[in-house]
Parts: sequence; structure tokens; C-alpha cells
Amino acid sequence: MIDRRVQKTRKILSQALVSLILEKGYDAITIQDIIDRANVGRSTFYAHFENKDQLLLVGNENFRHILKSKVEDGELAIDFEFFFQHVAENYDLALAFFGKKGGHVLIDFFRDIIADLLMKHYKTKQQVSEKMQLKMLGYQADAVATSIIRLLTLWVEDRLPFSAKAMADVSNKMIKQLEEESPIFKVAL
Amino acid sequence: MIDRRVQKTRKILSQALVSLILEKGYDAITIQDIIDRANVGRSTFYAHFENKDQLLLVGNENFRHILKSKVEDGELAIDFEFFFQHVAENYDLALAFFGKKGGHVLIDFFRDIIADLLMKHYKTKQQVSEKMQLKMLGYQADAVATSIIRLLTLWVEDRLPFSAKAMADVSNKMIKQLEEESPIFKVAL
DNA sequence: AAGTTATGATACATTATGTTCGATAAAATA
DNA sequence: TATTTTATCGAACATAATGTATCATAACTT
Repeated sequence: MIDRRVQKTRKILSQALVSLILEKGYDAITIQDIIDRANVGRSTFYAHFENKDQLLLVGNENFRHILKSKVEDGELAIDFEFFFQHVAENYDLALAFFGKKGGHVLIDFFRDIIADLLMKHYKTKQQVSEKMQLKMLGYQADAVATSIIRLLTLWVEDRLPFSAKAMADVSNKMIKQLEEESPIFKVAL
Repeated sequence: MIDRRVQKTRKILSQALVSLILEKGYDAITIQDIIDRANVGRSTFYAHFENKDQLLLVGNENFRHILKSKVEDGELAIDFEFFFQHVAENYDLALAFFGKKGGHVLIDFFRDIIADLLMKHYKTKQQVSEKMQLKMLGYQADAVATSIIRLLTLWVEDRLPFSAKAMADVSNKMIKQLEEESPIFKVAL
């Protein structure tokens, strides 16, 4: 098991980072800010993390793995209502992760995961074999994933004016757009 | 008219920034890097710009205003083929603006412009009056604009494997998805 | 040709970076 | 409990970037 001192240090560093994000924005935060806020020695920080990004990623593995574990449990499609609900239930964290003041680390993380899942999903719905068509489908999966994450950030920044279900419905609508084979694939690429 | 020394200084600073983006990525660039590369005095930089972002914005007004002027010429919809074509014709710049190594300044700029235009466009197609429905439509316009910019960045980063027309077709497809009134608006928000 | 102004060079105080070291306190282990 | 292991702190360090200020000079405008 992990040394209790280590657990304590990592936790307080994570909390310091989150609180600082809400105050001054991720990009403006320095390592110095974090160790001042956490009351942790400079050398201690570097004994655990290489930089801010790593602290954010490692310090929030629980939150990050929600989507992943949920999907690896067997379902192919994504339960967006569950996802938006989970975000709503962790509003303070979500604001730090996805709000205006947040950084790009977790946004990119979730975008990539969703894009991968969408790509698998689309490939089951369509028979696309040609190389360039597959590439274009990849673009679209990525673009749709990006738009869903964008919806999420607008929603969070706006203090959740809609229900998680409404957000999931809009997300699913954006996904469905690409489910059927469409004339776009017959266009000269 | 503007002092020739000023024109020269601003131009060389802009060029220095663009070349540095391609080398080390926008976020990692310091003011020191820029003035070293441009061979310009530190005080001179600050006489013209407050920071990197401003240099990037002011130094590329021509590129930025392409979309805006094109639309203000009377058309309501956006000519995405023209837009993607313009990007392709300025590939080096586009790579610095929208590639992996680029910053978020111009991406955000274009996203906001496109989102505004889409919102106007949707409002002419649909009769949406209820406040929350209007807000949700705004989310969707923003999300679609975000996905189009994402398509652009993937395309540019990938060295333009598709024609500008193909990219415009995909973009327009994503836009059309929201043109008709859809069941989503009857969902409980 | 005279007056105006942008520039470069230099200097400055402040702040952050990433690393190293030894003393100390806190933990695991026997 | 006694002993060993190890995480932390505090301090120091060289390096680098920041934003501001001043002044002589060169380049520009009129």
C-alpha cells in the first residue's frame, strides 16, 4: 500500500490545483502557486509530478475513468445521460475541468475517448471499406466528439440550465446524423 | 500613413511568431524568443503589443477578415468552400494557426464568428421564440461551429488529403442537421 | 534642413524554474 | 517497542523570462 504521507501530499496538491483553476485559470497557474497553496515543499512536488498537466491527470483518475469503465463494461454505444449526470453531480470539479478557466488536458482526453468510441460505433453501422472514406469518417467522428465536449463546456459554464437528459438527447442527435450512409461518401474526395 | 519603421517592425515580429509556432508550438513561445528571432529590442515589442495573443491577432488581420468580409457582403449563409479554399491557398499560415502546434487565439476567433452566423441562419429557418429553446439552439450553433473548426484543424494537420469542396460538403452536412425543427425541441429541457 | 519619433542598448527588480543536499519527522517493518 | 526506511522540508543555486524605464542615435516625415 501507498505511504500515507504520499497519499496526503498528492491529494492536497490536486485540491490546490483545482481551487487555483477556479480562481485564476489553468494557464496562468505556476508550480509556485500550487506549492504555496498546498503548503508543500518545491522538491516534494517534483518528487511526484513533472508538471501541472500530469498533476491534473493523475490527480483525477477517478473522474477520468468513469467514461472508460462504463463503456468497457460491454456496451458499445455511450450512455451520454449517465455521463452528463455524472458531470452534474460533480459540478465544482466539472467547472474546473471544462469551464472557461479550465485547461485543455481533460477536454482533449475526453474528446479522444469519445471519438474512438464513435468511430467503432459508426463502423458497425456502415460498411465502409475504402481507405479515404474511412479517413473521412474518422474526421467526422472526431468532429462530432469535439462538438459534444463543446456542448458540455457551454452547459457547465452556464451553470447547467438544462437537464442531463436534454443534453444527452442533443448529443445523440448529433451522433445519429452520421449513422446512415450518406451522399457525402459519393462526393469526390 | 504609418511610419515605414513601424510597418517593418510589426511585419518582422509577425513572421517571427509564425515561424516559431511551427518550430516549438505556440504555448512554449516566449516574448524573448520572438524578439530574438526578429532581432528587435525588447522595449520595441512592448511599444507595439501587449503580448503574444495580440501580436497574432493584429498581425493577421487580413487572414482573419476573409470570413467576415465575405459574409458582410450580403450573403447570409457561409461559403465554406471559399473558406476551405482560402485556407488551402495559405497552407503554411493555416498550419501555424490551426495545426497541433498552433494556439487557441485564432481557433476561438473563427469559432465565434461561425457560431454567430449559424445562429442567424438557424433563426431564419425556424420559428423559435421560447427563451430556453433559443438558448439550446445557441448551444447547438456553437457546437456545430466548433466541429467545423475541428474538421479544419484535422484537415490541415493531415496535409489536406481531401479537396476543399469535400470538406465544405461535410461542413454543410453538419449544419443541415439543425435546419429543420426537430423532436429535440419538444423534449423537456 | 529641421523637427519628430521609433528603435536599440542597457539596466533593473521581480518572479518562476528545475535540481541538489542534509536534517528531520513520519511511516513501515521486524 | 525498537529499528530501519523513506517522504518531506527548507535552503541554496544557476538560469531564464518578465515588464518597465531611460537615453543616445538612427530613420522617418514634413
